[in-house]
Amino acid sequence: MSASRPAEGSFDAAAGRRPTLTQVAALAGVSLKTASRALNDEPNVAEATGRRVREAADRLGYRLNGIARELRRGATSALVGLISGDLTNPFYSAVASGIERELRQHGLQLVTANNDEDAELEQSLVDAFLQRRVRALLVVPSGEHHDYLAIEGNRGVPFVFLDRPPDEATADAVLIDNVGGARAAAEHLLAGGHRRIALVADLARMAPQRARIDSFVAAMKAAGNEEWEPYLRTDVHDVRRAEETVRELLELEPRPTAVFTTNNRLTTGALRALRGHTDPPALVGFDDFDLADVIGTTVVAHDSVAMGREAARLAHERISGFRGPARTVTISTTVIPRGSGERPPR
Amino acid sequence: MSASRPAEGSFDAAAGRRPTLTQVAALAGVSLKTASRALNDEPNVAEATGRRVREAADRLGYRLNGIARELRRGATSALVGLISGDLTNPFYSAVASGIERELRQHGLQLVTANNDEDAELEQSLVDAFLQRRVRALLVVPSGEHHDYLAIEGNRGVPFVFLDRPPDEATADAVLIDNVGGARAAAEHLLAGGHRRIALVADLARMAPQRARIDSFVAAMKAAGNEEWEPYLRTDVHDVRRAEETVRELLELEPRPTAVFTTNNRLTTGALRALRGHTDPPALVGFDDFDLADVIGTTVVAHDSVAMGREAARLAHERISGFRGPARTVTISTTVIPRGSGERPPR
DNA sequence: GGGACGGCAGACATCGATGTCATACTGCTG
DNA sequence: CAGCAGTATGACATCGATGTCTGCCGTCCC
Repeated sequence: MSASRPAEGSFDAAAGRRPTLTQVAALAGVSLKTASRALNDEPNVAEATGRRVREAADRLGYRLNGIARELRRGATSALVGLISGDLTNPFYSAVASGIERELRQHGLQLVTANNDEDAELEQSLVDAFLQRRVRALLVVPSGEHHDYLAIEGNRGVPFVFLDRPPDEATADAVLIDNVGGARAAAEHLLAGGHRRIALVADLARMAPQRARIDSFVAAMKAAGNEEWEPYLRTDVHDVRRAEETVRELLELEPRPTAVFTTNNRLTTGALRALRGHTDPPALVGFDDFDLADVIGTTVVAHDSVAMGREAARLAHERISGFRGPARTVTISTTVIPRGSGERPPR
Repeated sequence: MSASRPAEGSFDAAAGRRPTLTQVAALAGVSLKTASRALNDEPNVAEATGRRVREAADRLGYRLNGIARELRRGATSALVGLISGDLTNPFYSAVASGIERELRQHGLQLVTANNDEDAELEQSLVDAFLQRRVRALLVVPSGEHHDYLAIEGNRGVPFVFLDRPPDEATADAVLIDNVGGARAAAEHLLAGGHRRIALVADLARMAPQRARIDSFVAAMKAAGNEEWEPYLRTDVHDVRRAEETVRELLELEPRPTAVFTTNNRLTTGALRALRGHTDPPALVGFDDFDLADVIGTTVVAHDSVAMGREAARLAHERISGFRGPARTVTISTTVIPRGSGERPPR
């Protein structure tokens, strides 16, 4: 349309203020309600009237005010909130991507927020989202406790927990098979003949980490192995600390012959530490990652996109009226051997 | 609080319906307006009254209806929309993360949507966001043309383009120094003595790719090199095609001695193709990526988080009333030598 | 003692849409 | 031609909050 001049003076709509349906109606010479009917394709609008209204709307650049509509229609938006850690962590972004795709199927829109792994911030984000009247809230909780969340669930806004279970089984959850995954990793290394196996884990107070650690330990016990005990390192929370930790482990005497890292960050750190090492220990990492195939890193893989998808599915079922008891979906894991985990002990 | 029984019968609020301020006011025995004042910490509320209102709100589990508030306060939300490609691409998730952090400083909330690299879907997402009355829209456009977007900019909702410039200079934009980056890569390889340099590029119709290709070509011309010409491959759009393309290049006679890939996806493909190769060509990739240091891949790096941050900053300035002409921020690039780009020709 | 003023509270309009109900008009039927 | 069904339209209330305006009371001061 009118390409020559910027839209500036084209219409006398007050600057920066969007036209309302009332203005459209006035321009078309019909009542507010008729304009509404016309634009919503409701029945009983004369064809000529409809055309006039649409033209007027076009001319004014009218855009429906979704906020007003939502208020009238029941004060509930088409938004679904996700509260998680930083999206630069591929685990979270994969989850978000899975959620987003599934929600779109149902005409819902994802709103994301980063809790910075801080429980207090998380709580205020939950509050902000509830004020916005999101239809559901998906949370990868940061802290240990989140009772405060469950209460809301009973008040009408469905909650879905990802990766970490709710304190009481009062909300839907999608979890990774941490126990199975860690056991598989442990057994994989044991089967390769390793005994002195180092475990590098993140904050032990987080449920998934706890589960991976415990399951690893249980597998060692079951195999009658005690030689791993000097090599347990937990509460390693970032890439740099992981790198340092692995370096330190490799200077012990006797040296561990294998390392199991319990999430993608720690695996990255371990890879840095092992880089250029002439005689690296075996390595298995929890979480698959991009280019693991190129580097040749053996991992305990799981489908994080599917995780997001399942969470969105559960939420959508609740939104659609499902009232049954809380459900838990478990995402399975697989060990993918790529070389690093198959190096023999020495 | 009351831990024993689920919240079910605690209050007689109709199931699933959240209490309104009117109900709070009734329970506290004050008028609607007084309740509003009390909960908003407005002056001129007797202390006892305030306490009664807050208690009532607590008891009912009252939560402000943000939709209604937004309608009343000016029909504009605290949301900022981002439309980009799939968040599993680390470039997009880094950008999103930068945006999110910056917005939070200003009390704004990010809403993301994936355009699936499809122009039509993108347009309808823009529409949906505008209906939701977002305060600003940040877009990594998918298609070639996006005139339709600029129009809106003049109507009050600020647009910021990321990575790809608007057709006409009518909106703010944050771009990468594609020309400088590609030239630096080209010169780096030329300086290493390479002449038969392959270029593997994504869809040439996209502006950033176009710029990288052209700049590479210009650098070759400037160096009086023509030997690269048989090795130009464009419109390689996914990882697998990139892998195949590089494999094919390596079977040519004479073989190229170096490869320049123009984005992270293509670099991934190239790395797959080169994996296990006994005598790999030199490789430089546009976009830094996780573990590039471990693999030893030389890249043209840029700060994508900063890119998001800048975009959010520009948007926020517009939201705050800045009315000046469209601005463009350019994100600089650096070549980071890590080995792969320093392999000599042979 | 009267007026000014500040603190507190409520009535009412309002934001921009949609739902309900009433009304005017048309054309058809018996 | 009365009666009635069906279409097209509009007036008005409504969603849940906030802004404006008004009124009441007590206190302070001259």
